[in-house]
Amino acid sequence: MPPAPPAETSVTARYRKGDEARGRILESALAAFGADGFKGATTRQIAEEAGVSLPALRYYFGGKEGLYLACAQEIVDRYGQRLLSPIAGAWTALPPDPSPEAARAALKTVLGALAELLVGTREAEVWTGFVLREMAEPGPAFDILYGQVWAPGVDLIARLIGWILPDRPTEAVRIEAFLLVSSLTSFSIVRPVALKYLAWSDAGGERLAAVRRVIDGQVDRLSP
Amino acid sequence: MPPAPPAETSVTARYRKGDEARGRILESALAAFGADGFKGATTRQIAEEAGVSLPALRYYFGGKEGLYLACAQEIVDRYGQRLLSPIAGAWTALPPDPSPEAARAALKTVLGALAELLVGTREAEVWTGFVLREMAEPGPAFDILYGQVWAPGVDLIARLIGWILPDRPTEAVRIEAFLLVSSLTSFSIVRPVALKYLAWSDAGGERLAAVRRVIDGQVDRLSP
DNA sequence: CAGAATCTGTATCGCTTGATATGCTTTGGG
DNA sequence: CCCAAAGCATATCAAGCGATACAGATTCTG
Repeated sequence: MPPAPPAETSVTARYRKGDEARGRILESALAAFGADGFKGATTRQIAEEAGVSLPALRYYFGGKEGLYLACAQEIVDRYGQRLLSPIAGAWTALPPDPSPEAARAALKTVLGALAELLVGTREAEVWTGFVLREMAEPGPAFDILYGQVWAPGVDLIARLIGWILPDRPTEAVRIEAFLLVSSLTSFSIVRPVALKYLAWSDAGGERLAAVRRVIDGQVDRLSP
Repeated sequence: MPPAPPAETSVTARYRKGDEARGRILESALAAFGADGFKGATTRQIAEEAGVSLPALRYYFGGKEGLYLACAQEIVDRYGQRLLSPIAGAWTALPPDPSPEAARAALKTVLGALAELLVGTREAEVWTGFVLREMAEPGPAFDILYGQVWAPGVDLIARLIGWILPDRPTEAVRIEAFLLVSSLTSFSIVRPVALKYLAWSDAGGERLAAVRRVIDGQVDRLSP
C-alpha cells in the first residue's frame, strides 16, 4: 500500500514544498491531458515537465486516473468559477422577472465575458481540450464537468434567452443557447483553424472586438 | 524493405480479397483514430476489429502513420464529397450575382443538409472526431483536411452570407460563417452532451426538425 | 496446371508505458 | 536537538506498444 496519500486539502497548512510540487504536477497534467487525452498523455512527460520524479505522481494522486480526476476537479474549481462568475454576476444584477431589454443587455455582458475568455486569450485552451474530450466521449470525469461547468453555463444563458423570447418554446430556446455557446467554444478548441481561416495572427484586441460585434448583433436580432 | 506496398489504386482490378481487407482496416482505423486520436488508438485494436492480423496494416499502409494519412484521404474522398455536394448543388443552381432572397434560400438548403448529416444521423460522428483533433492540434493531415473539407465548406457558406448581407464587412461575414458551421458540428462532436442537455434519446425526426427551425430562424434574421 | 504475384499468420524484437519496492533526504513539532 | 512524518529519487517490473522477419496460404495469369 502506498504511504497513505495526503488528504484532499491541507488541514493544518502542512508542508509547503509538497503543495507546490502538487500544484506543478496538476498544471502540467492539465496541459498534457488537454492536448493528448487520457491515453495519449504519459505520466513520465507530466512528471518531467513538472520537474518531479515519476513516483511523485502516485504519491500525490494515487496514479494516472486519480491525477486525471484531480484535473477535472481543478477545472471546476478554477476555471469553472472564472467562467460562471460573470454569468452569476449578470444574473443577480437582474430584477426578478426582467424585461426583454434588461435580459438582452445581461446576455450581451455574459457572452462578452465568455468571448473574452474563449476567444481573446489562450488561457482557456488548456482546459477546453480537456472538457471537450470528456464531453465527446464520456469518461470518469463526465458527470462532474457536465454538471458543474457545462450545464450551469448553458442553462443560465438559456434562461436569459427565454426572457428575451418569452413566447419561444423552451426546447427552441435551449437549442439556441446550445448553439450559441458551442460556436464560441470553437474559437478556443479549433483556434488554429479560426486563425488561419480569418487570416489572423492572434485573436486579441480589435479581432476580439469584431467577434463580440457579431455576437452582439446575433443577440440584437433575437426576436420572435 | 516491405514487399512493395500495393499502388494507390488497383490498376487492373487486382485481387478482390485484398481490397476488401484494405477497406475493413480503413473502416476500423477511422473509428479508432476518431475516438482515441493518433496516439491513443492502437494498431492491434484496429487489426482485431478489422478481422486481420497485425502485419496486414503494414502491408497495406506501410505503418501506423500511413494508415492515419489514408484515413484523412478517405474522409476527403467519401464524406467530404457527401458534405460538399449539397453545397455545390445549391451553388450552381444560383444565378450569377444572386439576390439576397435567393442566397437566403440557398443558405437554408445548405445548412439543412449539413444539419441532417451532423445532427440527424450518427454517420458523421466517426470522422468529425478525426477532423476535430487534427484541426485543434495540427498534425500531418491538417493541410489536406483543412484545405479540402473545412475551408471550402465554410467559404461557400460565407459567400452566401455575403450575398445576403452585401454591406457587411468581409471579416464579419466570415466570422458569422465560422460560428454557424462550428455550432452545427458541435451536435456531432459533443453529441452526448447535446442529447443529455436537451433530454433527447436521439436527434432524428422531430428533433432534427426543431434544430433546423432554429437555424432557419437565424438565417431569416440575417439582416443589416 | 505451373509459377509468379499477392496476401496472411506466427513469433519475436526493441522500446515505452504505468506502477511500485526500497531507501535516502528534508521538514517541522516537541 | 531529535525523531516521526512527509517528500523524493533510483531502479526495476510486467504489460502493451509498433514494427518486422519469415514461412505458409491464397489468388490470378498464361
